[in-house]
Amino acid sequence: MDELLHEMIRDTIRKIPAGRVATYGDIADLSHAPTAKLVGHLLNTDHTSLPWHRVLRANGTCAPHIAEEQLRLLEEEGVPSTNGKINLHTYRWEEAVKPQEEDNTPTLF
DNA sequence: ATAATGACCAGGC
DNA sequence: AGCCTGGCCATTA
Repeated sequence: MDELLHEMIRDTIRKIPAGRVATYGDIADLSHAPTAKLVGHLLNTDHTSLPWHRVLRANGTCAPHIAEEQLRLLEEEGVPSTNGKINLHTYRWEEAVKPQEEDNTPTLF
């Protein structure tokens, strides 16, 4: 397996600041990973020394089996949740959203 | 090699 | 709002 890729993913997750969250897709994109699923798989196999609780699903919810623990840890960091959902619009890691969306097309009609 | 599963995502109904 | 389907990649049987 690609240990290098694993390291990049883990490094990206480590960069998530406290009080913020990121989605699996964001991590996949920032860490140059092919898909979000690989990120989840990595966390499933090896989540040691990682702020795994700052990684959420795209809709702002967390994985079912860890939800309780995750919500508790996030709340301790200052990230409240309503009905098991986090407000990504407010707490999403800024760096994860930054990617350059190509400017408005100059070839506009 | 195929099939199934998983801490996923987006679209359709 | 919920539920289903297909796509995605890696691992396992």
